[in-house]
Amino acid sequence: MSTVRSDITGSLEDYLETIYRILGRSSVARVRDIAEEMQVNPASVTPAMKRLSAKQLIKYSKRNYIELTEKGLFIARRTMTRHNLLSRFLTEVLGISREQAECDACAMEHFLSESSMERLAAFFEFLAASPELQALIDTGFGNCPEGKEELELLPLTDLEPGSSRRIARINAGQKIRGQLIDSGFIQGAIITLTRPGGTDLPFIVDLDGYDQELPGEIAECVLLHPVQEQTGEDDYEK
Amino acid sequence: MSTVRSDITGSLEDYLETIYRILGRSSVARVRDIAEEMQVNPASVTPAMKRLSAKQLIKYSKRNYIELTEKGLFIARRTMTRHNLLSRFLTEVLGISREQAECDACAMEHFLSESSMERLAAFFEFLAASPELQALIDTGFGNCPEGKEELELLPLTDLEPGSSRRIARINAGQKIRGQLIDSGFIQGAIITLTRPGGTDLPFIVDLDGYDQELPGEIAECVLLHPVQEQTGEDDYEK
DNA sequence: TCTATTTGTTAGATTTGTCTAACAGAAATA
DNA sequence: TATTTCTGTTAGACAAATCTAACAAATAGA
Repeated sequence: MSTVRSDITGSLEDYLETIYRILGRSSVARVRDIAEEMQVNPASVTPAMKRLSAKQLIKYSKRNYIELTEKGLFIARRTMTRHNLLSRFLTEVLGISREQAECDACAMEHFLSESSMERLAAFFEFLAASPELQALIDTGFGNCPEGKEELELLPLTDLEPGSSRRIARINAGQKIRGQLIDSGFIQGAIITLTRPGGTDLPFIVDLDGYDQELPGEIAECVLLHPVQEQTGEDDYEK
Repeated sequence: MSTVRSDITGSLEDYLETIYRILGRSSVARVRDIAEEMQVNPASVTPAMKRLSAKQLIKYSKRNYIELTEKGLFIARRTMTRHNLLSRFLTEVLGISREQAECDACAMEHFLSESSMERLAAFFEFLAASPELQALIDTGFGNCPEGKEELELLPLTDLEPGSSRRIARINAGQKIRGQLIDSGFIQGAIITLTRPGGTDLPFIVDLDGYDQELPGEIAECVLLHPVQEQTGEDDYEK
């Protein structure tokens, strides 16, 4: 299901990156440093070093310092670059906390393809060169810009049965917001009202071909675009 | 190194998501459908179903149709939402091809944290509500907006030895660009010129605490911000 | 009803990655 | 020099995920 990147696993990429980081600050890398940095048992490091050595990514002989080969260095740097790009996107653009961003970046770095990485890098260059965009993002987007479009938006509760609209945004606090997003209610998704609800009766809507129930007070928070969409299988066509 | 999300592995999340997708179009899910959709041997599906069943995420009895439990449905939807968000970010914002975006999203969907997912959803809502931003992104950013800042940027080859600058952008074709990005030369990174080069002599620079060699014709492509940065360990402080 | 095909399961092997416990080498200290 | 401590390795176990090959159940066709 995933793109195999450099015939090397995520775990081994982590080891390479860790070795690279250690070498960046302390001239030698030992098993112990690696184990500590990665929060892993030293006994797990040895077999990992053997696997890396077999793939010619490090120079390793028993009870000796560990060095990166040319190829290992390349992968380590590339992994770290991916990590930095993801981490910066999460903090600078999305406004995620540093710690959370580190976590997410750690996990995602192994899978970002070459082309996505390049585009992400280009995005940052573009962002840096475009003060307008920068300013827009800097203001933070939790608070939507103006209320100018507010009047046109249609709450899900006002939708006619059988008709389909695109979700414009979720107008709710953190908790309900998260709940709705988890269930697939994201901007741009097409929603069809299968059966309208009432005070006690939940609304039933179709999203991604699956029926979902929504209590009235939650359905109110889902704001839709005013234009009608044709019902179809193909969402997200932009 | 990674955030464990819902005490369920990426592979099992994939199975859940696949079951969800199948149920969205065909009323029953069988082992065979799952195996086919996931490009996996049917013999691999059975043990996966057992693991999911043990975690109460599906209703499964030998040789029978497979159903999602409430909890399983929740995880399946959430995984799919993550997938959609990532895929849309990659295609709509970064301009990655649909196929590549699918691949990347498949791999990354399992690790995006709750908070990052919410912020990413908010980013799309913001984007949709902000025509200026939309327009900026729609124009595509491979071609940098104006050349107005061009004059101020300093090629790496003109940097004085020992001084540090932030990378503004890479002014090169796809090939050299990719090469430089893989090595960590991304917008915002701080670079220090350790030793200037010449026609035959490569430039030596410090990036992430590691020395790297750059032939002159490649160093020319690295454009730096004009303002001096203090040399330090802490990059990416924004 | 009996066979052939489709579908699902089991058994057994393999790879990756982790752990604990026991042991071996090296360095530091007495 | 002898002993203790630190560091690294091995052995052995385990879990997750996959595969191939062989088998079993269900369905369809004759």
